Amino acid sequence: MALHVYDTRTREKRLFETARTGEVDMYVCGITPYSPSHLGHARCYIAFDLIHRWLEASGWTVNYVQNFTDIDDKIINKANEEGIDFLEVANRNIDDYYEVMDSLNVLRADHYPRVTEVIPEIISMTESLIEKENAYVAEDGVWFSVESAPEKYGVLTGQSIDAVRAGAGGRVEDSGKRDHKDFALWKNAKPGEPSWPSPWGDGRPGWHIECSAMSLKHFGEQFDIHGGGHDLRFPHHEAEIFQSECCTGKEPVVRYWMHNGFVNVDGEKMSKSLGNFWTVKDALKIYDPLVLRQALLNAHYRSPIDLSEQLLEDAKGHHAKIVHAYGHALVITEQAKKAGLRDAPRLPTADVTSTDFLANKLGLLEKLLQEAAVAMDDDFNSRQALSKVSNGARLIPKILESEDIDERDTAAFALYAIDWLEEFAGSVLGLLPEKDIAMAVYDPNLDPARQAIKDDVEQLLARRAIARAAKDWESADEIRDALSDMGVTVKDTPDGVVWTLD
RNA sequence: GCACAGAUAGCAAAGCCCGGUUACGCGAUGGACUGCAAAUCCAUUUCACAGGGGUUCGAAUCCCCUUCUGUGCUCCA
Repeated sequence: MALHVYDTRTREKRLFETARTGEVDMYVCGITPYSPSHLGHARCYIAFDLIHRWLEASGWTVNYVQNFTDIDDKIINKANEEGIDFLEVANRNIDDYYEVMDSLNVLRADHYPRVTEVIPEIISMTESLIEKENAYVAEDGVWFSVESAPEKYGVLTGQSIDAVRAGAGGRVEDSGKRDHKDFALWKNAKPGEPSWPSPWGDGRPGWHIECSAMSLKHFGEQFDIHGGGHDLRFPHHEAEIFQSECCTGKEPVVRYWMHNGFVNVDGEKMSKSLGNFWTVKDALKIYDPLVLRQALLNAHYRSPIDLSEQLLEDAKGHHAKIVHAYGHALVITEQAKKAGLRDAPRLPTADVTSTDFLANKLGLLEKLLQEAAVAMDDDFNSRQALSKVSNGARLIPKILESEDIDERDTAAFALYAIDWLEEFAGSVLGLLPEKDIAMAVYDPNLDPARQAIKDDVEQLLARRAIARAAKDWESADEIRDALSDMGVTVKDTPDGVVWTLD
């Protein structure tokens, strides 16, 4: 099955075909950096990161552009509040963006253009729209006339122009626009505002025009994917369609409009006003970034996701399983190297129908990977793909511990398992940590934090062992509680006492 | 009001486009292991698809109607 992608404009999933063979031009609306990144941003950019990764894994070369709206009312307000330059506010929050997205293992886009860097392109596009009579100059700036291209109204949201025409248009009065549906291409500066010179006076761009100008600059008149949050469909993306298509005369400007679902908390949209708002950094105080990533990949990108504690706890457990399998295979590989076992795997041919233990298991793993690929090809169904990876992650340790295969086969299989995990859980889903971290998860003795308290813990455990031998359960449990206070969990397994550090 | 989504077993969430097959997971229950826990493993929980009509040999899946929920229509990922 070849990749199929859902397009918001045509409201159908269709075979993914790009304008240029082997290349994907992908533009995703970036943030307005007036405050630190929140979980909604994390969800959006993880979703498009997954899309980015899968396209590349499928053999396309992706040209990924994501903008920063570094001049805007909210940034200006923030700068005024703090008495600093607007660029300081923008830069600070852009730094925060990079920092948290890096920690969430979001690969960088190829370009991050900023509005303040494309002012000339915006001006020339605006001039062109005025010339074509799709836009007009007013006292307070330049406006796009929606009625100049009524057939483009509502193409993403299904709203009819008549319905909106009937709505109240009260705000027309306090601005230079002729019709309440019109939107600003250029806003003349009010006193004290940052501004750039233009043929219509000093001012700054309207919100929507930047994306049209940037995509035109980087990709030309038509491109493959335009992504962003569900909320951006209207008016932002519809405005872009007006601007770009009226300016170039080419339709459609975008082959596939892709919109990610929102993050909800307890069934409601996460928002500052509802008080259920999380910045990424807040969440990272509680959860490992890769766990958060896994939680957010646990829903299809177009569905809303309810970020509950249960979801996060589930993700934590599943993620641990994957990392554990990875660490296990890595440790066995290390041991095999030390034992002088040659890295010359002679694994049997994968075959689910085989009665040979290893051939059969390899067949199962191959099948899981194929199923994961099918899921991804079906409009990036990460939830489905994740369940395949989870199944594999559960299977791998069983094979590594199996007594049906000898040491040499185990070592050979460990190398295979590492590849298996890195190919999909790592490269595509972006869920694998660094190797040494994974090994420390499997073999806690490799964890430096554990080393630091090792002696103290062992001492207490020795005392507990004595108490247990004397059936002095009270003292034994006291010691266990004391260890628990140190963050140490004691497990009495059939193979002896094992302890883990939170 | 208009528009767009959605409603699936105790919870959570795929499947719906391309009607006929098991989701995956959590939880629960039983068992193994335990002094007790925790953790782990095994087994069971395998005919649920908002309601009502219709099409069909057969519908969660297609069509119509109804109800409810969320979101957008102003800045928003």
